[in-house]
Amino acid sequence: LRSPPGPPQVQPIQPAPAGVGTSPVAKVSPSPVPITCSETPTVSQLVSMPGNPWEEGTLSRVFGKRGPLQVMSPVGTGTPAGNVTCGDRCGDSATCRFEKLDITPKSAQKLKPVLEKWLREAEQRQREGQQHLLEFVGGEPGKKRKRRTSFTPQALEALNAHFERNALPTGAEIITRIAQELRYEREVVRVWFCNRRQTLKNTSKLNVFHVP
Amino acid sequence: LRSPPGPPQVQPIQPAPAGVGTSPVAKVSPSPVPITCSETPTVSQLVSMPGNPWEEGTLSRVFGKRGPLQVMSPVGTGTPAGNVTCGDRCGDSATCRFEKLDITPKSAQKLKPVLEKWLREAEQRQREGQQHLLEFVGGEPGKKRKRRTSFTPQALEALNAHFERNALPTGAEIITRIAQELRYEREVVRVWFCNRRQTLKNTSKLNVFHVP
DNA sequence: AGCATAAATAATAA
DNA sequence: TTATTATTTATGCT
Repeated sequence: LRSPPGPPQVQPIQPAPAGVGTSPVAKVSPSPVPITCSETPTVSQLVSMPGNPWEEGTLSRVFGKRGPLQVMSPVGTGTPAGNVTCGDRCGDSATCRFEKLDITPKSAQKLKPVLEKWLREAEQRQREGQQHLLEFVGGEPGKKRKRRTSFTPQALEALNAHFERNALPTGAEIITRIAQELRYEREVVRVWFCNRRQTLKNTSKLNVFHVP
Repeated sequence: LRSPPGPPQVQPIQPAPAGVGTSPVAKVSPSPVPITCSETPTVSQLVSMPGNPWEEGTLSRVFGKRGPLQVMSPVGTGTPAGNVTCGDRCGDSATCRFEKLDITPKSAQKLKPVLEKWLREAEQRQREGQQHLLEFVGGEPGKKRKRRTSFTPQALEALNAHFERNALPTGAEIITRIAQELRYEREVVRVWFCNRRQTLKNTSKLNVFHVP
């Protein structure tokens, strides 16, 4: 979000220009838009709209239909991108995607109540004449997604070797042994086998089809 | 599939114009295209292409890359769209998606052998000079997998709350009540509890084989 | 700026 | 129930 020249209050979150990984939230809005006065729907308007589109589409789709969406965001705090967090989102690229609103319908759905809460409180503060709005920090901190593990080439080689011998290591026992051998968590190994079978199936040439 | 006016043979299935829900297949082909003579690849050509794109992308992606695909479809039978079925695909929206070729890679994969079979037989018939080609009806009609339901965050919150109080709601009664409360199918709720217990077990470190 | 694939989870099978 | 599959989500990497 860019910073406005005037006395900053709130600023719309807009899709980031396709530029580099700079956070739009960290920027100063050029023209501050009061929450209650805008051409494009505010979050509250949008949210209270019948047949709420948040249920079905991504924010980007909403954008496409309705023009820039006025998702209010605190301004003047100079909040760095890193402080804009939502639920279990973490990591640079995730944050970047969030800020570009390049998110899936599911994410939009998860996001919705968070934004609503934020908006309610922000409007409240504005009514009270407060200058500093809330930071936008959403989601319950509790449930973080497991960090994507990266297997070493050696481990992958070993896993594939195991897989070739037996693509379906039955039960906890065998998987546990492999996990111990490779020093990875059992669950991680289990999931690896699942995914391996999956991709194999998806790419397999089982459809031996040749036109004569 | 509707019948064309001219001496019908085959007509290409093309992506629907972005308009209303009319089936493109249902339209009258202005110039019937013989199976063996076309500018765009036929199914057999496509299928025998090196690095067969059917394995990786949706048909729509194929379209995007290659222009209209000549997937031959019987004409002159007056077959309504509802009779164009493939595997578990049925129902208006599914048919519509199918005809628009707005299908997933998985579906394309399933579709492939069916189309291939159809094409083989159609070509055979044409060689024999038959006018009436086959209807395109594929797949086993029986088994359709339930659509994956997506719980709203609110529902999930409620479910988790219930789960925390009682992870094993005995019998149909309690589950039914929860289902009614949350406006989801009873079966869906039951399965949710099953899976919840399961993942809890999977992620728990109380593994017999492992020292935490 | 996409891809490959790890992780999450709904559905099904055994 | 437990095991596994099918589908979706999302992240680490270039």
